[in-house]
Amino acid sequence: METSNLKKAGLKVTLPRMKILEILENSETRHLTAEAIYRELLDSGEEIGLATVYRVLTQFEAAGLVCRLHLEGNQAVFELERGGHHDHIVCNQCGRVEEFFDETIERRQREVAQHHGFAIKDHALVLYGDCTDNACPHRPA
Amino acid sequence: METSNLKKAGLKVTLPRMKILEILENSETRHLTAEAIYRELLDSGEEIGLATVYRVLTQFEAAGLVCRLHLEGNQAVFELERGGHHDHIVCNQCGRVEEFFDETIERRQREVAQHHGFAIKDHALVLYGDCTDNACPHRPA
DNA sequence: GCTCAGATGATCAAGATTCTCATTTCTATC
DNA sequence: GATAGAAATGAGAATCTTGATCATCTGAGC
Ligand SMILES: [Mn+2]
Ligand SMILES: [Mn+2]
Ligand SMILES: [Zn+2]
Ligand SMILES: [Zn+2]
Repeated sequence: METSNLKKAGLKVTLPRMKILEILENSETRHLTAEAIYRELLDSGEEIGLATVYRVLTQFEAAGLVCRLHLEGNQAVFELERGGHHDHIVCNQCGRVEEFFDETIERRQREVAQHHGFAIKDHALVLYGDCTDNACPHRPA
Repeated sequence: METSNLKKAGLKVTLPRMKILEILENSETRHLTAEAIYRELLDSGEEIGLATVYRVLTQFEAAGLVCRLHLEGNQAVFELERGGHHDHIVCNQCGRVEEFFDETIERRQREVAQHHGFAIKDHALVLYGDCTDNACPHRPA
């Protein structure tokens, strides 16, 4: 089971950490806010504090288990690190998040950075638009 | 002078708005936080409240006079709208911000979005790296 | 100069995230 | 399996950024 991931990351195997990892692995939504994870914990009867959720997520991020994204909105979202880098498209109407990877964009980013004398380490790219999905109602809030 | 910009935007010409616009136009740093603008106002002896700075910047943004960016950090930064869209490279060490525009990246973004069934409206792209500028000390805080 | 819609400033408030610290839980050891 | 020490947790306070309230002030038109 997944406790090996925790041990590998040098993190003590505790109940909150296991539960949070479980939610990240099994939730139908790949991109979750800390509060969404917290609510799922409450719903499944776990007595885990919100501060712990934030703390654990930050540790998971430092350990490379999850990555943190800022997708226009005040809350950060977290997703399990699954090896490959990717960027995101967000629907302005329904909030749906799609993932993509485009080698041309990645290469041009490296070239642009080099051209400006930067050793590029990371980047954040988010596209915003309206998804033409037939199941896209306007976002409630 | 610049009061015409305010009038054009349908905003009453007031002292705080003029001073803030002036700072955005004349500051050596193109990308300023609300607090940085507030401090410049204080330094030049103006008695303008921080709430007004935030309010005015939000109005300027709505009027298309400035745009608001989130460049890794808790504070948003604002810059004068000068017509052309561009993206940013930020130095992890000294915080220097460079601007760039790459038509290939722009085009691929449109293509990727279309491919995923999105009508793209906007995007946020920030590259992070170490600038090899000889005048780049490690950032103090 | 006068009027009043609109703008300002002081303060309070909200939302997200982190910090503090007493208490609890792992892990290692016996 | 019991025990001790280190690390983790939970409750709540604290912080930081930004927006809201509301009484007061100011600018544009007359
Ligand atoms: Mn993703
Ligand atoms: Mn810029
Ligand atoms: Zn949608
Ligand atoms: Zn630098």
